[in-house]
Formats: sequence, structure tokens, C-alpha cells
Amino acid sequence: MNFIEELTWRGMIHDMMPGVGEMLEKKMGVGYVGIDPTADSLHIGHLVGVMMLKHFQRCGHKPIALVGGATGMIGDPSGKSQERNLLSEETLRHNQESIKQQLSRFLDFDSDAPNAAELVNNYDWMKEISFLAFIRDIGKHITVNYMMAKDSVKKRLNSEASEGMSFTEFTYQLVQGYDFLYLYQHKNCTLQMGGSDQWGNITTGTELIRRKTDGEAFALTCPLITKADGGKFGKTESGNVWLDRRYTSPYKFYQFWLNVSDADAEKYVKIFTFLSQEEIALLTQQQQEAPHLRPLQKALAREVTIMVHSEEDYVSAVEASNILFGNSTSDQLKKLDEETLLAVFDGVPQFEVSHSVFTEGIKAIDLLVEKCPVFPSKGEMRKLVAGGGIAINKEKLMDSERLFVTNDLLNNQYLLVQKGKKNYYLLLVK
RNA sequence: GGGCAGUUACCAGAGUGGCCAAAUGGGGCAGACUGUAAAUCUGCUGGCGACGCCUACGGUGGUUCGAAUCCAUCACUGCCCA
Repeated sequence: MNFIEELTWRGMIHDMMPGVGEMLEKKMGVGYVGIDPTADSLHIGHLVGVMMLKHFQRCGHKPIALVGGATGMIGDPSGKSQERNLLSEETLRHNQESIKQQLSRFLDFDSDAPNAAELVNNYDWMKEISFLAFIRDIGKHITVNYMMAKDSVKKRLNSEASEGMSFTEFTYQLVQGYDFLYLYQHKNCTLQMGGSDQWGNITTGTELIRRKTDGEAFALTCPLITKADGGKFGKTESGNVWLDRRYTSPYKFYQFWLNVSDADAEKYVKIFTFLSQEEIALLTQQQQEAPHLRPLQKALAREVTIMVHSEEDYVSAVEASNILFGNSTSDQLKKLDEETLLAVFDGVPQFEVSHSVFTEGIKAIDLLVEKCPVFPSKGEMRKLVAGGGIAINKEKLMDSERLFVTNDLLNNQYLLVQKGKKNYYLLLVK
């Protein structure tokens, strides 16, 4: 199965320029995806682009990951109704380094194969260019009329936008277009991929290549990942879902995928895993027969957690989930030995508190708001207690004034706080 | 430089002298039902020692018994003209 066929059945093609398939049939293609280094870790929103590159490489083509050190300094106006904050060069440098390391987990950069992946940073070639040279050699080839016709620009220019658009952001598409031109000339790269919001920026690149070198280059975009209920993909109550375990623990990561709704599960399995068409068809069928077992979500969570983290992380995430979401009771919880307990709660937010406060007893509300900031305010906690939303050691807390003493601790040193069904906090008593 | 419009809670957005911790919608959190899903229904959504107090409607100063609301001034944003 070739690259285009593969992406097509996975539902990963939103739009592409005619001729991409033919071009890739003839020879080994070189294609790239750009990544903005806005943080020092990728999040799952970036994963789609990474998956495209992986498929690209698997099909024998050469993927290039472009870290946007230069473009990151400008900020892409696509999909943004507001002007971006600029990042400092220092921050960007740091972010680029971290991102490089993450990417090397997914793509093969080191082999001697002709299609080994490559990592480039557009800052490396942009930094040398003078403004004058840029507007003379590049700007001359693209008209403002052309640039204004782009959706991303039009949206910001109509008077309903709450903010204007700076020249800096307006220039963005040209800078990105130049990246493509540069890669076309220096790396023989003839394909740029990205999310569907990138279509405008990418075609500015192909246009530039055509006008300046009379060459041919292509654009291919994948659909923006959405959720069936219209919410933003990749966000949880605590923000982005990151690939870096320092920001999103493997447990949380696993839980994110497990919690995907039925309506989205099949779509995500196709995009974020390498499971075959047959395997997915089977899972989908099982899902229909026994939806409560959630075979699709489980497979999705397994594959992605293993890919991003590791087999061991996956196993412990499952174990933790079974204990937290199984029907375990307070008694069962007390029987757990310390090692298991800690393993289970690895990745759950933890708080430390001194042992002495329990010797005389402490009110739940003082403990969880003042001694350790599990809840942001007392009012908040009272409301949750009144609504039956808090459990301690798997027992519902009925009264926020209830006293807690040494006897309530698990293994004499832990206290498990639960907010709602899915949020756990562990108090370490020292 | 000139003219106009604007700045209210997480977001959008009403309120134009006391009835305002501020309508409504969205989002978020929690509860019920479930399958850790969706849909639906309910409650909450500034803080606290809580029938009260404190802090808050861009900043500052003023008018007034009383200001998100009126005046002055500054800052910021958008649109138009030069």
C-alpha cells in the first residue's frame, strides 16, 4: 500500500494538490512538516503531523521535520483571532532542543538508509538573510493581492475581528513559503504536509517555488482533529496533553485516550495507531457488539501510550486504572502494600504533609485547603462536599468539618483524596 | 496628528446613579443515570471566621449620602481620515 492509499483509508487526507501520488510513485519523495517550538514539549496536537511523517518514512520516502525557530518568532496567524505573543530567542532555542529529542523517538534519524529522517531548523537559514535581500528576492515574486486572498488573512482583516493584524503576522506566510523554497532547492523537497489550517501557507510556498524556479512542489493536508461534541481536541481540565511525562504523566496520558468518546474512537485509532485495516475493522465490530467493554478505546490507549512512552508505562497505567476505577473499596485499599500503592499513584498529584497534624486530628477542610492545597478555596471544597463530590480513601466525605486522625491513614502514611470520579490526589504523610 | 467606537467574571456579552458579586449564553466543576462514553436532567461557577463582611466592572483622581453607571485624565484596542 502506498503512502496516499494508506493515508486515505485512515481518513488523514483533507486536501492535496493533483499529482502528489504520481510524484511519489516515480521516485523516493522528500516531504516535510513544520513544527512551532512554542513549548519545550510536543503535545498530542502535534502527533498528527508526526504520524504523517512516520507513514511517509514507512512507505520509503524521506521525511523532514522542520522546527520553526524562525517562524516561531513570528507566530502563525492561521486559526488565531488574536495576535500572538512573541517568544524570546533563548526560549526558542531551548524548546527546539527538547523537541528534537522527542521527535527522535518517532522517526528514524540515524540509519544509513537513503530515506533516513532529517531534522532542520529554519532559523539556521533565516538568520543570515537580510530584510533587504528577502523583500528583493522573495517578496518580488508574490503579490500582496495573492497574500490577501488567503483565508487566514481575510479573517483577520474583516472589521469584525477584535484585533488587527500586524505586518509581522501578515509576513508569516511568505516566511513559511521561503522555508519550502529553501528545502526544495537544498534538500530536493517537493511536498509539504500539515493540518488543513496550513493549506494557505503551504500553497504560498508552492506558488513561490513555481514562480521563482519554475519547479513543481505539492501540498497535502490532513483534517483538523475534532471531537464529536465540538470541543477542542487534546485538551483536558488540566490543559494540553503533552508527550513529555514531566507535564502529562503516562497514567494521565493513558487515561486521556481511554476516555475518548465512542463517536471519536474509530477515527482516532486510524490516525494515531499503526493498527491495520483488518485489526481496526475487528475492533469496530467488537465495539458495536459490546460497547461497554470499549475495545476501541482500550486499543487506542494501549498503542499510543506504548508508542509515546513505553510498554512498562502502559502496564502500570492499566494497573493503576484498575485499582482506581475498579470497584475497590476502602477495605481493599487498606490491604494494598506500600509498593503497589506508590506504583499505582505514580503520576497522580501528590502532596506532602507533616505527620504531627494527625496526632491531634485535623478537620478535613483545614487539611485539604490550608495544609495542602488540594482545593483552591474553602468555598470550593464545601460545595463539592455538599454535592457528594469528594471521597477520602474511597469513602464519601459527608462533612467537611470531619476530623482526621492517624487511624484514617493508609499504611499509616497515605491518604487518598478523590474529587469526582476521575481525579485523585495522594497525600504523603511524613 | 484628527475623528469615531470601545475596555465588565474563564470567554462572549447585557447592565448607563441605589433593587449589582453584576442578566443571558458558552465553557468548566460536581451530582443523578451509565460503560471512566454520548445524550438528558439538577446544582455550583470572586474570597472569607458566611442571614454578614471584604475584594472586584482598564488605571488614577473627582462629583455624590451612594458610582460598573456621571465628570476629568492617563493607558490600551479597533475602525476611518491625514
